[in-house]
Amino acid sequence: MKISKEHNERKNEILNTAERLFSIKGYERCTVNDILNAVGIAKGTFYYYFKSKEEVLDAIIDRVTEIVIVRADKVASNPELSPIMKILYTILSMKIESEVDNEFLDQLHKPENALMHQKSLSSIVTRVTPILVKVVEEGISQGIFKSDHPAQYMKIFLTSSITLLDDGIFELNPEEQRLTLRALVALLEKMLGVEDELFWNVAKQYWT
Amino acid sequence: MKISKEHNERKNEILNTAERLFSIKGYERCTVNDILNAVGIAKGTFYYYFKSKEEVLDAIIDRVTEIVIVRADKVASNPELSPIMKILYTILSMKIESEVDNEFLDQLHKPENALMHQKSLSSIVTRVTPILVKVVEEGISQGIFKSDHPAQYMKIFLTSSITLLDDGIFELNPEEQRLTLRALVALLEKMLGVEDELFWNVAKQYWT
DNA sequence: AATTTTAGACCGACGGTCGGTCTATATTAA
DNA sequence: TTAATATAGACCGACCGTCGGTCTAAAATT
Repeated sequence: MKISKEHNERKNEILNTAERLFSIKGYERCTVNDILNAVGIAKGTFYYYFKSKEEVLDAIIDRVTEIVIVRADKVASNPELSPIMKILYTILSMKIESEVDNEFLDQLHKPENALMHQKSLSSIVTRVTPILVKVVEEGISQGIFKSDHPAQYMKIFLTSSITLLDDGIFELNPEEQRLTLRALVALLEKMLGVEDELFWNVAKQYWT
Repeated sequence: MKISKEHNERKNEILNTAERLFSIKGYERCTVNDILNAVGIAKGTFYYYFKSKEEVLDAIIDRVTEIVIVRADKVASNPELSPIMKILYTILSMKIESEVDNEFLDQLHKPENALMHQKSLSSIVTRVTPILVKVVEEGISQGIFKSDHPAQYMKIFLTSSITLLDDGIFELNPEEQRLTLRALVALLEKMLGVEDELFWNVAKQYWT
């Protein structure tokens, strides 16, 4: 049987289904045929919309990144918030569970999804760093922060946070996770030249 | 029971060839058949020695990690060196080009080798961190260093260094690379509570 | 003779291709 | 006005080459 649909409708249908399946089985273990069966389309249809399985992954990562960016931007451009709060909330906004993409972010961290993780790490670090840097510069100009290498520091902070916390790579138990988080926040304080515990005192109520 | 020296010879032969091929083509794009042809053996022989292609990768990563560890250990246990020099040399020893495994380390960083990179990152961070921590503690007990979270800091430092510098993920141009290195060293100074520029003044002559 | 090692034909699953069909909307001919 | 025809593009699924991995039998070693 043949069911015709609007181009973008079909495309999103494939994207949504693939995202769900990648979340459950992981990218590598999810077959193109799995997607076909779930969507209810034929091979040809799939390759009519995407030229490879990897292109689907890229499209999904773009979508997920976009969600993270929008959230971060919203925080960073909120005039009500001090730079300190902006930094914290932006970082928090990346961990907070959203309704839809939570499973996906979960799966991202399984060790067997190395490709998925690397692409997403790269995408998120690249896009979020400038947002954080702008906030840091705002803080510097207000005399709240002091930092010699804002851009590099934010990149380092994001990279290590995501790799160490969001990841199945290092399988941390809850206590280790707490210690890592503690150290990351302490490091952020050093990076921005604020007094010790400043961020931590605010952050700890959200995290643990 | 017969102990066949032949056995390990063959196994290493496969390992060496595979390492070379992974270095040239990357893990994913290197076929088991490529290895067979290069070694000059049949499928059956390959799978007599290794139960999967991935097991070969793991073995190679173990070998490469071992080389790094031995170098690091040698530095860390050298009584001639101050903790400051030990830290620096240990870190340097990871970047220094060795004769054989250089191509391999190069290839590690191509974006398409996500699995290879992740495994190696995990392996090296896990094994090198304790070595660095011991040096840091030595420095602390001598009153040279001051650090609240030595273990976490070293893990963060290694993770971000390897991911940002050793990687094809972020394709940095030479200038960006220099800035990143600069920030990493500055961060290390903060992590260990030494005065600014202390490490950098020593390090810069080795790096740039 | 028994055990270890080697060989390579073989397999099923996979990502991806291809020639072609179906249908809804123009376009034209009557 | 309507009926025949042409075009576009969404859709189909049989098919293909490649890959990692299996199997069984022969060869070499002890």
